[in-house]
Amino acid sequence: MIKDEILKNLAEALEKINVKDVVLTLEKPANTDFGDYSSSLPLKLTKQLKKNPMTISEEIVKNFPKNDSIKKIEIVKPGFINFWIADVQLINRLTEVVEKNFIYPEYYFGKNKKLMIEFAHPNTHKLFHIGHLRNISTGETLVRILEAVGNKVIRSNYEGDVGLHIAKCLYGIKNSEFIIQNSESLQKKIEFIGKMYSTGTKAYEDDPKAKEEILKINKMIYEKDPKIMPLWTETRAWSLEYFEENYKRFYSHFDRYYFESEFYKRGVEIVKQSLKKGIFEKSQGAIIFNGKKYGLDTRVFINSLGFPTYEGKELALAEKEFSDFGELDKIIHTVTPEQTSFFKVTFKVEELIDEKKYKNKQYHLAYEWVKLKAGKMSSREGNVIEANWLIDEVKKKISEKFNCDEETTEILAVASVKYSFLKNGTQTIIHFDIDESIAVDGNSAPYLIYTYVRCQSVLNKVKHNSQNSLNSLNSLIINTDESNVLRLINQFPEIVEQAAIQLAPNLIANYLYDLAQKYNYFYQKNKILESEETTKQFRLMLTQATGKVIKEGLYLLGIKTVEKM
RNA sequence: GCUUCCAUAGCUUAACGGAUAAAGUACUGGUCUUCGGAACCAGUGAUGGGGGUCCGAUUCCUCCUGGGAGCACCA
Repeated sequence: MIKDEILKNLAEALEKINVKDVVLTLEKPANTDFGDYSSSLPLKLTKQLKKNPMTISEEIVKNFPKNDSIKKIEIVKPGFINFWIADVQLINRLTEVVEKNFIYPEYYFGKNKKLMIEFAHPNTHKLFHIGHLRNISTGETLVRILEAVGNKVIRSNYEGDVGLHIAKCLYGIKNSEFIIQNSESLQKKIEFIGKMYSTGTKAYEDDPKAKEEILKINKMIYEKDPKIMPLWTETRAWSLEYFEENYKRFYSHFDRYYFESEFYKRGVEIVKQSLKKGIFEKSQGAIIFNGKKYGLDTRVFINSLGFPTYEGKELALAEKEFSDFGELDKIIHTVTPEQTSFFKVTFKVEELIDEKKYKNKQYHLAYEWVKLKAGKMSSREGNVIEANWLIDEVKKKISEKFNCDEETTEILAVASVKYSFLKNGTQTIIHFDIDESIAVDGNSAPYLIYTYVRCQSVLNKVKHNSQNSLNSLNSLIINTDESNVLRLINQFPEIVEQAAIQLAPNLIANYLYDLAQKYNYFYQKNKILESEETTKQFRLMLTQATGKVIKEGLYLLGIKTVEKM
C-alpha cells in the first residue's frame, strides 16, 4: 500500500538526518486540502532535535527519496508534512477495484488466525427485542469484517434456556385456563408464552405461595424432572424456532449454539475442583470468588442451594468453547456493559484455572443498550419493542412514502434498522424513538442503496464492450469532484482494516455515507454519458467503483442491496 | 459508600493527541428541459464547569456538577 511506502521513505529520510528510535506515524487528514496523508512528526521531534519544527520538516523533505507514487509534498505552518498521491497511482487503484475482487490488509489476534464471536444470546420464553437486534447486527458485521481481513471466524450463540424467567412462564402456563393448540401458528405461541411470562411474574411478586411454587419449578427444570420436562421442551422448541426465523430475517446464522442447560453439571464440577486449589472460598453456604485481592467484585459461583450461578456455568462454557474448534486466538463476547463486572471476574477465574489456555484470550465487547426515549424498556412493564414489530413498522413507513414491491420493501426496512444502529459507535447508548430513529433519508441505508441503484442505472445505459485503454487515461485531467470520489475509493481497504482493529463497524458506515455524498455531488455537477470519450470512460469507472464499494461495504455491515427500488 | 461508563448544535450522532470540531434531522432560502428528485446547494447553530500535562486537548490527568450501569446467592 502507498501508506506503507510513504512510511518506509520517511524512515529513510530520518536515517539520513540521523534520527533514530522514533515511532513513525502517518495521519489521514480530515480536510482534503491537507493531502492524502499527513505527518506531524516534525512537531514531535522538536524537543529531541532542539530545532524548530519547520526546519525539521525541510530537512526531512530534502532527504525524502524520490518516489513516483507521490505527486506533491508540502510543508505547512507549525510543522506538518502533507503528501499527495500521484494520479496514476489512484487510477491504477481504481482499475483494480473495477476489475478485481477486494483485497484487504490482514489483521490477526494471534498465530492461529482463528477466533470466535459470541453474539445474539436471547433467552428462550422471552421476546426477541430491539436490543437483541442491535446485538445481532453488531455481531454479524464483526464476523464479516474480521473474515475480510483474513480470519477464520466461528459464530456462536449462547442461549439461556434455564432460569427463573422460564420457571415464571411455565408456572403461568400450568395455572392458565387457556391451553394453546399445537396446530396454532408460531406467532400465536410466542404471544402466548409472552403473556404467561407476564402473569407468572406478577404472581411471583404478589403471591408468596406462587413464589414458592415458581422456585420449585425452577429447581425441577435444573434437575430435569420428568414432570416438567415435556412442557419445558415443547415451549423451548417454540422459542428456538422463533429465534431461527429472526436470525434468517436479519441475515445471520451460527456455527454453534450453546445452551445454558448444558453447563449446569460441568459448572459445578469445575467450581468444586477449583475450590480445592484455593481459587474459591466458602461463605454463608455458597461458593464464592473473593475478588478483593485483584481489585474485583466478589461474586457467587455456586449458591447456597448448590446450584451454579451464571458465573459457575460460564466456566464450563469457556472450557467447551475453547475445545470445540481447536486453538482460538480470541473469543469476543458481544454483551451489554452491565456485565462488565461479571466478565472481569470470570475471565480472572479462568486465568487462575489455566493461565496458558485462557489468559488474554477473552474479550468483552460491551455494546450499549437501545433505550426508549419515552422510558426504559422492560418486559415486566410490557413496553418491550419486538424486533419484528419494528421492521414491520418501518416497512409501512417505506411503502407509504415510496412505491416498491414487497421484497424490496423488506430489504430496505431491514437495511434501515440495521444501519441506524451500526452508524453509531458500539459504545453509544441509542435513544430510540419510533418516529425519528429509523431514518430512510439522510445518513441512512436507503440513501446508500439509492446511490448504488443510481450507479447501476447509469452503467446499464452503456454497453460494456470495450474497457477503454488505460493509456488514454494518463492524459486525463481530473477535476475536484472526481478527485474527491477517487481518493475515497482508494481509502476503502484501510477503512476496513481500521474497523477490524478497533472493532468499529461505524467507521465503515460513515465512510460509505461520505463516499455516497461525494459521488452524488459529482453526479449532480458532471455529465457522465454525454462527455468526451476518455472522460466518459473514466467517469464510468468511477461510477462502477463507487457502486462496487457501496455494495461490498454494505455487505460487510450485514446489509443487502437491491438493483432497483 | 465503592467501582465503572457517559456529557459535543433544539434533537440524534461523528471526530488515530493535530490544522477551520463533521453529519443527519428540524428550521429558513434556493437548484430542475432528471445519465433515477429516495437527489443537490446555501444559511442559522455546539465541545457541562474549574485546574493541569503538551508545540497542540472534544480526546490524557485531577476536582466539581449532572446522568447511566454494576457491586453475594437473577440471567
